[in-house]
Amino acid sequence: MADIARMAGVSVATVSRALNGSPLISEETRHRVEDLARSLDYSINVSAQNLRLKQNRTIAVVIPYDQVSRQHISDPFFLAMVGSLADALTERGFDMLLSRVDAESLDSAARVINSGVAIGVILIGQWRHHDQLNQMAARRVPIVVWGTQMAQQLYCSVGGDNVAGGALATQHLLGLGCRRIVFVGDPQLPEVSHRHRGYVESLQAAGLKPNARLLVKVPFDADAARAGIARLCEQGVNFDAVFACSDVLASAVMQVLHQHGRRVPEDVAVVGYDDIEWASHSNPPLSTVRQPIARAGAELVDALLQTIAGSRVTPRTLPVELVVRASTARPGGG
Amino acid sequence: MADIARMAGVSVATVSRALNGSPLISEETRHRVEDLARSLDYSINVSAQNLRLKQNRTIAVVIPYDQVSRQHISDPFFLAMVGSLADALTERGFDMLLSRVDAESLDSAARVINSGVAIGVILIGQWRHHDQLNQMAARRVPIVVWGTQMAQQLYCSVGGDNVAGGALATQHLLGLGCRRIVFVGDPQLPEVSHRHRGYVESLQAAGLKPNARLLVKVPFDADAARAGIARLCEQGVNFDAVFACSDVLASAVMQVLHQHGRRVPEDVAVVGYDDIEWASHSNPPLSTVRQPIARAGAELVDALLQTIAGSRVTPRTLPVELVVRASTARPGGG
DNA sequence: CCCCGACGTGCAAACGATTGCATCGGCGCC
DNA sequence: GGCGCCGATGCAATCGTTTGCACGTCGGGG
Repeated sequence: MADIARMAGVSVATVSRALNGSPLISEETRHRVEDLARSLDYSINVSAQNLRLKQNRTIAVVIPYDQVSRQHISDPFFLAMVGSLADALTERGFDMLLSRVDAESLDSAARVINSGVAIGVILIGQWRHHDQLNQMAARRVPIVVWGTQMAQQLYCSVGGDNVAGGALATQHLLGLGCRRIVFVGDPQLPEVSHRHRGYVESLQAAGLKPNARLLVKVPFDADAARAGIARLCEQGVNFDAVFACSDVLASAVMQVLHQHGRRVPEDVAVVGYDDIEWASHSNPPLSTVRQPIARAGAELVDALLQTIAGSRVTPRTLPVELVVRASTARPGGG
Repeated sequence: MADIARMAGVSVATVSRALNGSPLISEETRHRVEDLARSLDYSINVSAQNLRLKQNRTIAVVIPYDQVSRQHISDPFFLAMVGSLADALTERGFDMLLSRVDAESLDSAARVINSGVAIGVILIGQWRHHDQLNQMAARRVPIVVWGTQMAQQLYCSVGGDNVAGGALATQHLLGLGCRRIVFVGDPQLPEVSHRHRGYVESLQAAGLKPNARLLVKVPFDADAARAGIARLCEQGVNFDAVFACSDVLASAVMQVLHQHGRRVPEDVAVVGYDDIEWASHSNPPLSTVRQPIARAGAELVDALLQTIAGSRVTPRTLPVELVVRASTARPGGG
């Protein structure tokens, strides 16, 4: 900038004002400065600018990885969410800082804020860390979380309607005549717990009692799901449908069922969750509960920007939708 | 930092040194400062630090979106690459700035460097922008590109072995007895052109002549591929296999074939490219050329770091691998 | 002719960290 | 006892921008 000032024969102050479109500067000077800047392909030093202005346009997107339930960043649902967020942020002129952090020390996400790298945090996945998140919110870290709304929640969350999703899937299976529906997922995770509630309530509404043997309690981990379903088959547990809490889990389930000679959907109907891209290309195509990913990105960003602006933002629940495909074609004909 | 200095009864210089582990500081002072910093959950202002040190630990990952061949950021292959890069960068202690930029004005990626936001750029996808990339490299923008090696290339590229990939797929199809193999992709794109070369060379080695009618020239766009294959079917063009330049294209192809009553693999064998997650779950499971995504992320990062360090890095070609699945089960029995 | 306002510009002080150099107290050595 | 050295710390300049304030010039009105 000093160079430009010298070449244009003005002071750096003038250059700064010219480049920022200050009305104090004459048209002619502004043009001279702008041309010079372009020809030197100069762009202002963002560090210095941020330092001076104490603000920036960077949002941190954090994907925790959990050593226990090791759902990895490569999970297609998360990646799709990253894509959606990238779109939403770009559209609004923000930069996106993508970080993986150990879920056990989420407060390292707060460092991004304290150190002025970013002005807000979007966390993908709530996991078991409700308390940590509440602490961060209490320390006034602007944060929005993709997850489910919980009691005593200080932070803003945006998520699909998990109770409704669980209910949709379960009612669909019940409507097909299924009576022994396996639930695959870990109800200790907030989102899964809501899906499970929808599942239980639907069963009860149909006059059925949830059966503990039909709960395959596994984290979001395909291998664990495979093992869980295999055990069920080997123990000879009787079931005619599976509701899996993610499409990745559903895919694992279908693989194992196939290995055990059980046909989908004739012997076992399968419903997944998320509606990631390959759900429609799997074999058979997977019925699933669609989460509105594109909208999710936009809502998360909007909520965060409002939080940063200082408003108290209420958690949002987005509608979900059942997508019926061949994996739940009516078993036994019809 | 001034606060800490005051509370510890030392100067800011001492605090700075203490926090950076300078050996000039006595153990006792260092401890006092560190404890204080922790209890205030203070972390150094990265803008100020970057400004002073003229360096940082941020790498920009750029995904161009092309208005013409509008392969979007949501393409699973790209997203998987983002995941892989996030892992590789995190592992090495770098931050990742993810941006979408209009492919027509790639030099906006250079702004990230000039303005000191990031110290290097990783570009996912070479597209038609070889010249722009060369210009950026000439202007000493540290950049590494996922793509194919071209003549007169000033920038460093890392990519799969596209000629070998094209050859693998084609030879596999030839080995199945296929003789009229459709190629789906746009050979004007550098990577596709290499895959096409592998395809042509393999045909010639088998004594066959490439047939222009069997070239479906479409960008990486499922709809375009659908239209292209549909036209082929409607025109009654005779073919017994398809080699598509991405799994997404292959998926579209299989859909259309199904609609036209042509069975895969019995009537038409199909091979894709990339081996994205759902390739193994599609119906039928898709034979494809696997790109080593996890390794790609690591190699891209390594190459970029070397470039930044000032070494001249030679382009790297990573081995690819044919994954045979049901979409190329030997047609006509066996 | 003088005064005053408007306009365009420059000066200099921030922003928060780093670092070469100066300082200062204490200690050992001659 | 003075000298010099060493270890620990402070001073102050610096990085590149922004911005409140002051300054100079020009023109118009009284």
